[in-house]
Amino acid sequence: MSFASKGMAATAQDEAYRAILQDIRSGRYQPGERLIPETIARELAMSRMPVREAFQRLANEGLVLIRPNRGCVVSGLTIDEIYELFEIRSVLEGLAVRLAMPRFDAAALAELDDHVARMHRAGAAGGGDWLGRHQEFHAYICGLSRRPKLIAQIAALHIAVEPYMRVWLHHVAQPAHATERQDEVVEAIRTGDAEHAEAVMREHVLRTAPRLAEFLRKRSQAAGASSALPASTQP
Amino acid sequence: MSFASKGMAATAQDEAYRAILQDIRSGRYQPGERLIPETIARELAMSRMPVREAFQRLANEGLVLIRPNRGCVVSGLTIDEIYELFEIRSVLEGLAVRLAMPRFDAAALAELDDHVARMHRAGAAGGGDWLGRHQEFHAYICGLSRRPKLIAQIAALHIAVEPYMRVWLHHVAQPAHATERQDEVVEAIRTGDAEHAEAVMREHVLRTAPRLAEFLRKRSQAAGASSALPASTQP
DNA sequence: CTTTGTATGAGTGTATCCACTATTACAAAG
DNA sequence: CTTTGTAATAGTGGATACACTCATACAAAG
Repeated sequence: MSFASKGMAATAQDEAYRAILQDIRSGRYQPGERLIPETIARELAMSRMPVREAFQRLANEGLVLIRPNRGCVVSGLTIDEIYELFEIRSVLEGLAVRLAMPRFDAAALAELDDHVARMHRAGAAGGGDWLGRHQEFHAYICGLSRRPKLIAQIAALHIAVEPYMRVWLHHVAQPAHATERQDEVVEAIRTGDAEHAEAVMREHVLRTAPRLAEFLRKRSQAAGASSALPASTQP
Repeated sequence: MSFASKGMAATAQDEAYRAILQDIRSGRYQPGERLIPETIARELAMSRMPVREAFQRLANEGLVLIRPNRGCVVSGLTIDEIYELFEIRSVLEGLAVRLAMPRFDAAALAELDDHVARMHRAGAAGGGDWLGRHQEFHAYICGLSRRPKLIAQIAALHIAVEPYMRVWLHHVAQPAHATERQDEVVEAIRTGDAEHAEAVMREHVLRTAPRLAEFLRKRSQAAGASSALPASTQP
């Protein structure tokens, strides 16, 4: 399941974490929405405490904002912040491909092609699967770098922008899978030139940022002050 | 105070977080050491709970490892992990200088020189201050990028390796401030070429990794199994 | 002497409870 | 009708209490 961690929840706190994370990623809890521990605790049949600690974790990953004595809200990202996340992701994923290059043998390249094919199928089918396949494609490349912390950081960045990507892909006429040129990335990897692959990956990641930003800008001014899903919650 | 966050703790949990973080950074709690909530809670005159939540935060930043039902230990980094952190830091700080370049006017350059001078003074004095001044130097450059999340991530990386840097600087004959060539970075910034500055910063950050690694490797084999400060705790 | 079982204690995870803060609704004054 | 003060309520942070898990020590059996 792309960048999501596998395994069963060993503890109640972990269960709460996964449940809330899922609901944020899927868009059920929207940016700006307030999360009430008691409510969620009831839903999951546990006490407030593990939920509180799950909030902590989410706050550290930037998905949620806890203001002392003022509760926990799903942290909306400003357009500037989204740009920033893409910038960071570009250099980190650039580093990841570069480090992964020595491991791209014939088998790995074949698997990479597989991922691209799966993406295109999902894109053609039109379901919401494309985003997941796309993350898997990136996760596969990053995984070959064999750098656990690097992989974790990149995963966190993917998750942070996922809700926005989701609404974008849902609303936009020209879907991303038509214009996203993953072939260029695969091509660059095939050349075997690590520096080149890094540069191409950077470009590739950065390319989506302005398009997503433009969409969000348009939508936020279209919706005005009555927006149900504000692009920015923090000033 | 370099990469440390300012301000007073608004909540008990925050107080616990700062206290524990400080003790990890300073080396009072050493890698592999187990942290007992009750003990720390007594020390800080509060209950276990805010301490637990502080552990959560520290765990997310990778400074501490929580295994379910098995408590919380200061997470020692393997040499590979230290390398990885330097790799990540190199690309992130590279990005930071590149983005900061437009803001390097005469005043900023003067302040940068100030930082370098302060570093050299601290290095000559020989106290433990050099590390703090060094972090301030990097923090100043990163700060000019005006990218809050990027700055926060870099800060976290600095903190993660700080305990190791500390013992290294303490034990080594040829101190880092003699061989660290910050002048190259400043020089590169002065040229105004963003791409060049990025490349130099990457190089600069990466340069310390192998030397630190070598020191840790030597010490860990010298100390054998009886090491009081193991370089690696996770297998 | 080694191995295996058991008991005890320390430590962890969760639930409940209490005190305090913030927010809201409402009322009185202007 | 607006503004300001006040009361009520919802919600947060923290402390305590309890149940369960794990680890260690020790004893009995091989």
